[in-house]
Amino acid sequence: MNVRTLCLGILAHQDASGYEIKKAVEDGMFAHFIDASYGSIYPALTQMLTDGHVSVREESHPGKPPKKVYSITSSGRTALRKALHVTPRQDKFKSEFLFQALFKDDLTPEHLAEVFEGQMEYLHRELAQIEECRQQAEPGSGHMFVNGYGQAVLRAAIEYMEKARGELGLQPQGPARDAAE
Amino acid sequence: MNVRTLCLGILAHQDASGYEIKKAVEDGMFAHFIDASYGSIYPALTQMLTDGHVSVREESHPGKPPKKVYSITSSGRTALRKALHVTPRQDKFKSEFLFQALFKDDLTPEHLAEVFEGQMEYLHRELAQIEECRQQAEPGSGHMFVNGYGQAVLRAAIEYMEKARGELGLQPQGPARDAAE
DNA sequence: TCGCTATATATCAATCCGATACAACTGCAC
DNA sequence: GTGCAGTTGTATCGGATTGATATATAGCGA
Repeated sequence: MNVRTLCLGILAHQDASGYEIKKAVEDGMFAHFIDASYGSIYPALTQMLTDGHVSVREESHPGKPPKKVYSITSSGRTALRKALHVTPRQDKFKSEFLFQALFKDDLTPEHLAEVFEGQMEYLHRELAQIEECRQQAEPGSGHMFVNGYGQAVLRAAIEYMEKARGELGLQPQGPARDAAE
Repeated sequence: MNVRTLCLGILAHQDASGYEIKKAVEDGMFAHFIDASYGSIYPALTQMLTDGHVSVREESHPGKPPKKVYSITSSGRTALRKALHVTPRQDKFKSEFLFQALFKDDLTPEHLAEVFEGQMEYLHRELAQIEECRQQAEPGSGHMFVNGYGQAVLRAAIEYMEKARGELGLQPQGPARDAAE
């Protein structure tokens, strides 16, 4: 699946600018299981405009930079439906944290602690974000299922990390508690 | 973190050819949290040879294609240690399955079922592979920690998927039971 | 003997990331 | 009232990476 299909998927839910698409995969409803950079989003939108899969309108809100808002066309919906009916690729998970953890005995204790707590903060941040998104999702929707998946996985990761603190020679109670209220 | 660092990390554990490095990130001890293709591994090894971070010896086992076995040098170990002491990037998780799941109402029931069962098989396969690797890992090692992380996350995913079968309108008991013994 | 799988190296176009540039506005501290 | 950091927004580019493919040898089953 390429960035064009990703953009079509987002535009199928709602009209958006390139910036808003980036926000959606970074913080919004599409976060934590998909990614794309500006360097791929903008060219994708330009190409799909040529292909007729999307249309644009320029919106100029006073006091804000002008925006190019893209909408999916019927041709785009057809292309999306087609792209959706292929066998999905295997999940891909990349974690530099886990790579570093492999070499824990070669790391300074300070670096290990820092990296560990950073990961904990990251996991809590992601979980909080998903729980926020979950409130906007309709029951029984695909969003609900996907959010639940992310939630389940992140909770398991957090639980494991907490249990593993001792194993890694770290203090039982870390200083990261800003998300616990 | 780039492919060069990844290769150094693997070579720090044991000598390997490009093919064996690929196997390690595909099936072996480095799987499920890192990835690299031949197209990046071979150039990385060539470049590190130039840089002096690795050395090669050619092994010609009779009846098999000749092998270029790479070893990490002391210069390579220094470079690895340095690369390990940076702040790791955020985890990156990409799932085309979850992307498709978002649009579950636009999929044919057959495709949804196929994709769902495919994901279940994939998760079970990954889990079985990790459990196999776990037996070779020494207690208290980084491998143990990383394997445990993967195990925890995959088990949570499987458990969630099982629970969600009904929610997605699928039959309660799927045909995927080859890893349940 | 044909096809399939495994071992093994290697390349290449297409794709994508990460960083950066640019611009206009908001809010806030000093 | 001025600097200046942060947000919204579009856009590009070099370099890294993927995914597919080519090549070669060997074993194994039909």
